[in-house]
Amino acid sequence: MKIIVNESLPTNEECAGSLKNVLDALYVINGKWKLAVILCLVQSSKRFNELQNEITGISSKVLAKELKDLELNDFITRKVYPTSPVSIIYEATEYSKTLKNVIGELSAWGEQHREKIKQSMRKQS
Amino acid sequence: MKIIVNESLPTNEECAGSLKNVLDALYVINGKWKLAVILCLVQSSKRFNELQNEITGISSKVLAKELKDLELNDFITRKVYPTSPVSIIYEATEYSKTLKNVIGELSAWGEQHREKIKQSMRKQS
DNA sequence: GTAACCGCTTTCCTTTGGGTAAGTAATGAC
DNA sequence: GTCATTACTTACCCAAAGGAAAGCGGTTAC
Repeated sequence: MKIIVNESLPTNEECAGSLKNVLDALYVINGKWKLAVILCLVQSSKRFNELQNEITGISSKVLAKELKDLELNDFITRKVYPTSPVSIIYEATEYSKTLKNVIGELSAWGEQHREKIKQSMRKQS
Repeated sequence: MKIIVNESLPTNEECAGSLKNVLDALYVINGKWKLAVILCLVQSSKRFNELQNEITGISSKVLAKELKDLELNDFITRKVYPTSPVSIIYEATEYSKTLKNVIGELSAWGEQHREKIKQSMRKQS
């Protein structure tokens, strides 16, 4: 049994803990639409139909489900204004902004990964 | 139409681009097992059965699929050593280390999110 | 009254991810 | 020859995610 020691190499326990954290995080922001809804609402608060128009391809069923989910997890709030008829406005919470770094890193990595894939596809052709 | 300007608020186009990047990134690292395999191999290179023993719960079918996937995306390499019988060793690539920041952010966020959920559950009870 | 809009819900269907269990080709141990 | 091991593959099944389309209760416009 050879043990490789390296300052940048995480230990077994660190890895297991980290993995659990990462999977928890992924569980929350996972799915085709959650981040789209969050990003859309971080830009500005919106009504149901506005969201459905901006997020092309989402069905009302799925949007309703995602909104409920996101509200439960405290990423957005659903505000009912007593106009007539009532207007229902969805807003991003302060908590949703804690995702900023995560989104930043995912975006940066995703971008360079796509570049990489493109280049490797050119090599093949 | 009111336009809200704020240095920390991303524009529409930035968001759309960012969203695409983020979804690309999530697509690659998504699923129950991919990150577990990567983390396991970053610690040390391993054979198929070693991986299956270390990653409790994964079936051989799923492990084989994940390994193929990860190899295609250049996160791991499959090396065949001409011993007799041949030994097949999976190794993490340098490229898999580019995920370091992403994993770091996800882990940090996931940890504080779990803390938050715990506290909000205490409040309820 | 009728039509349209808003904010959903319901139903039905397909796709995808993943689990279980069995099988298999190649090799080596006895 | 028989058995075990390695690295998988194959076949079948199930549950969850998501899409399409229709419906629905309330409100306002005409």
